[in-house]
Amino acid sequence: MATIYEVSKLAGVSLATVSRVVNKNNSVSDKTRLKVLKAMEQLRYKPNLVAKSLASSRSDCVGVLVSEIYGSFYGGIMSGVESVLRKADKHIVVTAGHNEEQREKDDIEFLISRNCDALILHVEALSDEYLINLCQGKTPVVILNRHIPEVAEYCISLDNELGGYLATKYILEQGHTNIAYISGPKRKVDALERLAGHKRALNSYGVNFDPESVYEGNYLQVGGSAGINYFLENDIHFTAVVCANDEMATGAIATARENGLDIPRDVSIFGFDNVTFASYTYPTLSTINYPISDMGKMAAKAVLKRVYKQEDMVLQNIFEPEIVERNSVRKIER
Amino acid sequence: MATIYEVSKLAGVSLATVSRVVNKNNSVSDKTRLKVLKAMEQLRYKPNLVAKSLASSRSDCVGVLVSEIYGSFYGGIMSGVESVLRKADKHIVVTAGHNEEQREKDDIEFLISRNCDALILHVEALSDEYLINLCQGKTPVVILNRHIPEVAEYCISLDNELGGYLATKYILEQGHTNIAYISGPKRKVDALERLAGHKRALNSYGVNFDPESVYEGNYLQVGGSAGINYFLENDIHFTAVVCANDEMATGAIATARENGLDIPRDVSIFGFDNVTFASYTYPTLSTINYPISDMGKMAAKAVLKRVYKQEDMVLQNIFEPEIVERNSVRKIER
DNA sequence: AAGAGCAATGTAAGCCCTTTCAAAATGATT
DNA sequence: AATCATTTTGAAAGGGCTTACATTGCTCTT
Repeated sequence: MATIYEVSKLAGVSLATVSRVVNKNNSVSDKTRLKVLKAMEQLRYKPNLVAKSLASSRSDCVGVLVSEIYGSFYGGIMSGVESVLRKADKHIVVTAGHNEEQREKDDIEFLISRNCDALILHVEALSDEYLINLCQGKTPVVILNRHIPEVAEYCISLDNELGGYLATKYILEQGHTNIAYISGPKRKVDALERLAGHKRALNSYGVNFDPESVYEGNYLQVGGSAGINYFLENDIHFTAVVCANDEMATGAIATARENGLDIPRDVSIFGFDNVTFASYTYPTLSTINYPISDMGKMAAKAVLKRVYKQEDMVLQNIFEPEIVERNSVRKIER
Repeated sequence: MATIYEVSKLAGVSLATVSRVVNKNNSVSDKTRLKVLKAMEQLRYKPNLVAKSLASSRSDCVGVLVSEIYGSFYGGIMSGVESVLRKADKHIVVTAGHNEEQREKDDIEFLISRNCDALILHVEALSDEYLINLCQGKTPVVILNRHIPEVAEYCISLDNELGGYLATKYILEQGHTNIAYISGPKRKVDALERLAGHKRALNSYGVNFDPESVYEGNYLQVGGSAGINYFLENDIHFTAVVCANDEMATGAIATARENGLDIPRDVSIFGFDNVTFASYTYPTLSTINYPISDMGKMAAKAVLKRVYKQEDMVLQNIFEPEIVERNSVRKIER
């Protein structure tokens, strides 16, 4: 690989001049620029980005830390981020923390020590405190999917409570009053928030909330199945089941059907997240849209604004969920 | 950030010695090692990986170029690669080429100039010639999902023809003889291979192949819909439709149903790829498993062997597809 | 006790760029 | 033609690390 030095020699100019040409610094005369460009071409010169990064302590790379690489949720984050950064000629370095505290820490250190210009984090195991502290550091940080008041300006999150509210409100407006709820694990903040929204909706429509008709699932398909089984075994009366995510909703659909219930005739099912396969299920799943890809894009925009000084970016820290109507809910006429 | 220099000063040793300790080079006495470790801890020293990479022209990073970041296919590649490399303490740098030749080239150059120790590529726009040439270069390359005879040892691919064969063979063995086929775009090699397998199966079972009952789709859901409509409008007789991928299969299922056909009673549908949502459809989709994640893992293993000298890796260049039986195919008794 | 052999450590020259500051060239102005 | 302002260029000092080679200090022979 040709180095900048060889280019400078061939072009008969100094290193500094070549560097200026490469970096489109305009205080180079056209004549010299041409000479240099020719030499670059001739030698097929490609700047060594590592050396560049060391010398300039910038890298044109943004570190992205997600819990998993697989799945439409994380895929949405990554591709959202990438699509925006790409247009600004920035690249991403991806790592997966797998919800393990040590790993998430290691990954952050890795990304920082690789001179990433900024970090976009989707982490679950790290404490608020750690993140607040991290935000004080030299490397700018954007925190996805988490709302930490002390560093709210760097957080991009969904209003989960509102989502939970909208979901149940929608079901109520379709005439249902016996509404079961399959929640996410209660140690997860978003699960609690969604459940809180559910309760608020019931309350504001004057429907009594019965703790018995809430099942704590695990956000996986089997959780939805287990939920349905639990409701049936315990003779909980329901015409609709609101699930805290789509995955569980598909489990619920399958298990309800296995028990001879038609969806949506006998039971309406409602999801949350609007993952890709929500439109592949049968019946297609009504759900709450989680604009995760947009949120990823927003995270990238925040970086462009803060780090790369693209001032024209308009930022939004809290996203609002929306109803997606499909075919898994029946309207009860009265 | 503390540098190696400060550590060396605090520990009262030379730069070289600190470097040795950091890199677990064992020709350092226990006494000195301890001193150094203490100093490192005290200063919270984290090696600057960029400088390290520049000096050593290694990076412990593998570049991964995929067509898209989103989707279970690419997600499978990335997470497969990551999970294996992670265990060897290697990281990945991901870029998306979006099937554009220039972009794929740019990305490869980017990854190389960032000192990636190896590249794992899933590219579609680049020519065989370019890739063959790339393989001669200094940076080791693994090519996913493509079989190029000249550099076969660096390619990891699926036997698509066999997949196409198995799919149709399975349908034939269920007693179907009127089998329509919704193909992928014929400019794509894998689409042609799968179709070839289909033909071979028909042939070996003595069933006549009728070009009329092949529809060229686009690998998207709408392609499947269009295929069904085409067959119906042209009075093509079929009791089963083999689709060249799952996405089109779901479109086919939906459109067949809209036309009053029950799946699998009236029409059997068979897919290809075994994407995540294949088990979420109704009926659940019988298909061919595409072990893309395993192939990603294999690519990573190839890198571990070639680049990081983990000799114990057993490599496999060609993967075999397998039938996944679910509920979208009816057995015809005679 | 002197030398061989080896392990532990240090010295210093890179790796390939950027960037500051000073010097040189150019052009404008009188 | 002399002066000054301005643009263009170059020299050189890093950026933080690795590593070949040299040196030091041991232990072990004989």
